Formats: sequence, structure tokens, C-alpha cells
Amino acid sequence: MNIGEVAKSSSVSAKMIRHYESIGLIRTTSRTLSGYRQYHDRDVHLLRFIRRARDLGFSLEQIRQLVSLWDNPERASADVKRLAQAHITDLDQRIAALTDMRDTLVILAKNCHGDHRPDCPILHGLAEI
Amino acid sequence: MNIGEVAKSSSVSAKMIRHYESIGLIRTTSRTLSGYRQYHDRDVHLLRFIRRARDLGFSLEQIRQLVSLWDNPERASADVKRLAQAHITDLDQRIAALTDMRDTLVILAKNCHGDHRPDCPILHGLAEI
DNA sequence: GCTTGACCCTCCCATGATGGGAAGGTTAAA
DNA sequence: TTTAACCTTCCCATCATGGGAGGGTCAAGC
Repeated sequence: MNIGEVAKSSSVSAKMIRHYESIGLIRTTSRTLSGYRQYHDRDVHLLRFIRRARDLGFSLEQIRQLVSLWDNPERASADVKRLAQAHITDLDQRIAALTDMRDTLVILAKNCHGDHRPDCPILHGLAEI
Repeated sequence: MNIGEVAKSSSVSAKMIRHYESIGLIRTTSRTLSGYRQYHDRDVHLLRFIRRARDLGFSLEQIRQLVSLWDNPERASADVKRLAQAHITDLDQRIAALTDMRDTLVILAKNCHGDHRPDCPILHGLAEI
């Protein structure tokens, strides 16, 4: 399989596949005589795994660890769970931060007439909170 | 005032103040003979305004518009409100995306024993969702 | 008057994940 | 043989922020 086909069936762009190779997240693969990368089914599986981890918001550094656990039949599920829970905590913090922003902004916007007049509690709030 | 004092009282780092100047978010300021930037109280106010807008998650591009509205006594509050509501919508989308990730991950983690055994629904989920 | 430490200056580089695009080689079908 | 659709590497951009090098300036204490 060439990189384009793998990209299509894994939903990871060719650009990203090359990038993941360059940072050592996936192994270098064999090449044809003309230099084209050659892939197999197992590469598609790995890239799908990576893609799903990305979709869940894991960083590439975390994914590196997840892949290594995935690859290791001797792993302890506790190690995986620890990674997942650290990420859940991080997500919770980010959600909380965004929610705080949102709530503040909603309050400010609620008091703004939103008409032709210049007076605006939003600008006021930004200037004087 | 030198840049360090402004940085301290606006909570915007000197590094960022220079950067904001370089991208035209704030005006260039006068200099001493030796080249030190000189600031006044109004600069501190502007930087605090910018800092608060950043704290609410506005992008520098949005802040550029907010600053221009803030500066303009003829503004219509509707323009400010429109900006704010676009940002609220954006925040809501980001919160929803992160919450989806979190919920999926929580479900996966709940079913994971988290012990010494290798079997792990989290890895399973990533490999086969 | 000189040293010293705390400032300030500009310039370049790094982050994290992703994409754009240039310049050029390869393949397969018409 | 042409052509279109591939592939290659390399460099640059995003966004907001910081680190650090290399060097100039200022003020306080001796």
C-alpha cells in the first residue's frame, strides 16, 4: 500500500503519517526502489489507533505511551488507566476554564443592549473587572 | 514608566508587550534617548483591557476589534455584543467537544480493572471503536 | 569614579499539531 | 508518449507565549 491509500483508510493524512514517522511515533517503513513508502494492514491499524486517541484529545506524547502499552502484551491495565485518568483530569480542568469564561461572558452580554448606542457593559467589564 | 513596571501593573509580560507592539495591537510608544520604551497610565489601562479579554479566551484578532470598539465613542453596542456572542458560540463548541471526549473516556476507564492484568477496555476501545 | 545588579534592547529559536506549497521524480492508463 | 495522479523532500505558516544569547543602560553603594 502507498501512503495515500493508508491515509484514506486510517483517516490520518499523508502529511501526518510522514510527520509521525519523523518524530518516531511510528516506525520507518520499507520503501520501493523509487523511494515510495510501503505499508501493510497492521500499519493501518496502528494509525487508526493513533487517530482515535487524537480524537479523544490525547497528546502525541501520551499516544506514544499508549502505543507502547498497546504493543506490550505484558502491560498492566493499571498503567493504561492511570494515563486515561490523568487525561480526564486535564480535560475537566480545560472544560472548567472554558466554562468560566463562557459564564462570565454570558453575564456581560446579557446586560448589553446590543443596539446603536455606544454604552456597553461588555467593554465596561473588560476595562474594570 | 519603563516596560517592566507596566508589565507588572498590567499582568502582561514585557515580552508580550513588545510582541503586541510588533503586530500592531498596541501603538509604538516614545523612547528615551537610550532606546527604552516609555509608557503612561493609559497604556497600563489598555494592556489590562487586553489581558482581561485574553483571560476570557478572545483571540488577538478579536481583541484587535474589541480595542478598536473600545477606542471609538461612536461604536454601537450591537457590534460588541455580536463579537461576544460569536465567542460564546465558539466556547460552547469547544466545551461540547471536550465534554464528549471526557465522557467517552470515562466510560472506557470505568470498565478497566486497573490492576496488574493486561486486558484493558481502554486500549480495546481505541483499537476498535 | 567604579563596580554591580537590575534593568532594557534586538534577534533567533521553540512549543504542538497540522497544513500549504514548491520543485521535482514515478506510475499507470489512455 | 502524454497526462494525471501519485509520490518524495524541504521550507514556511499557524497561535500565543516564552527562553535565551549578546549586548547596552541606569542607579545605588563603595
